[in-house]
Amino acid sequence: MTHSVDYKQLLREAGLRVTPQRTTIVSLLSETDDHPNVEDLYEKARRLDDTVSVATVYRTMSVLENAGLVRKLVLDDAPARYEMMPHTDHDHLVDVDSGDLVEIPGTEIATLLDRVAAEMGYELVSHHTVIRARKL
Amino acid sequence: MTHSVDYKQLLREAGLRVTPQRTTIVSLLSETDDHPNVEDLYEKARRLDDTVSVATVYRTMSVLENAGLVRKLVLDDAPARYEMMPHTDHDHLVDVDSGDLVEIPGTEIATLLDRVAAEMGYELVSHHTVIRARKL
DNA sequence: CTTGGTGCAAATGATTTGCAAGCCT
DNA sequence: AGGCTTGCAAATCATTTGCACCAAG
Repeated sequence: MTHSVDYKQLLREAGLRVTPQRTTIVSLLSETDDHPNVEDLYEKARRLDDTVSVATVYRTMSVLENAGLVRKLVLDDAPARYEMMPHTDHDHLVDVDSGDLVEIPGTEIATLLDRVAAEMGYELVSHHTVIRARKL
Repeated sequence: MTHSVDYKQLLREAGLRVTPQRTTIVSLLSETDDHPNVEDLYEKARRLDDTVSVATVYRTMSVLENAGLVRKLVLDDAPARYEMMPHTDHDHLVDVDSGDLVEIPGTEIATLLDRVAAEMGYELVSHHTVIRARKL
């Protein structure tokens, strides 16, 4: 049942209008384990539907982010990258040699940060950790 | 002995040329506990030396960052902010209501991340955690 | 039908760069 | 002297927006 209908439902359930462009973009983002930027998405989308414009990709990402369906990753310089909102909380590790972006699973970090925020008199809303590292 | 000479020495010891513009910028950045962006620095610098240009502020920040004297903070959207390279390792907390940027002291987070990276087969090079939170 | 979405191109905002002139070492 | 640094303005890059048209509910 991995079918385009799934993505349409995803949009519908989020209270968003279902358009072919949005469906295409959501399906691309759902089916990759990369963390593509707008240009990546635009090029891939273009191959499936040559009417898609960059402006729409930008607008769609913004709409999806506000709806809580995707997460925007802003790493130093470089254009923003995106991932479908993870159901399992995770952070990121950048391989400084290859530039690869790897996900760090687990709630260990979140648990610590929760406590750290509390100790500073704050309630944690969200967090993001980026580790730059090199393969051993 | 908090004197402009200190900042000149800082530059000299880093192997950089000492210019009035750089001295001004380093002193401004050293004496604030804000995390100013280029525009902030440009305006402040202007008041002390009206020959400073934005281009120079950008170029200086880049040079200082490469020399390891300052840290560049890229938070979602919004222009990059800067701080003198901290001798004590710390992360950041953004107050989602006020926009304030607070430093999170301590090595607790670093220790955990070191271990996490190792468990994934990586050697940690650097890390940065940003917590978005709300006052309790 | 009516509201919201889209493509296109122009506009914006942040940062970078080419060039001629000036300053640091 | 000779190379690095600067100011200025133009250029570049990522992202946003105005507008006329089209499509989803």
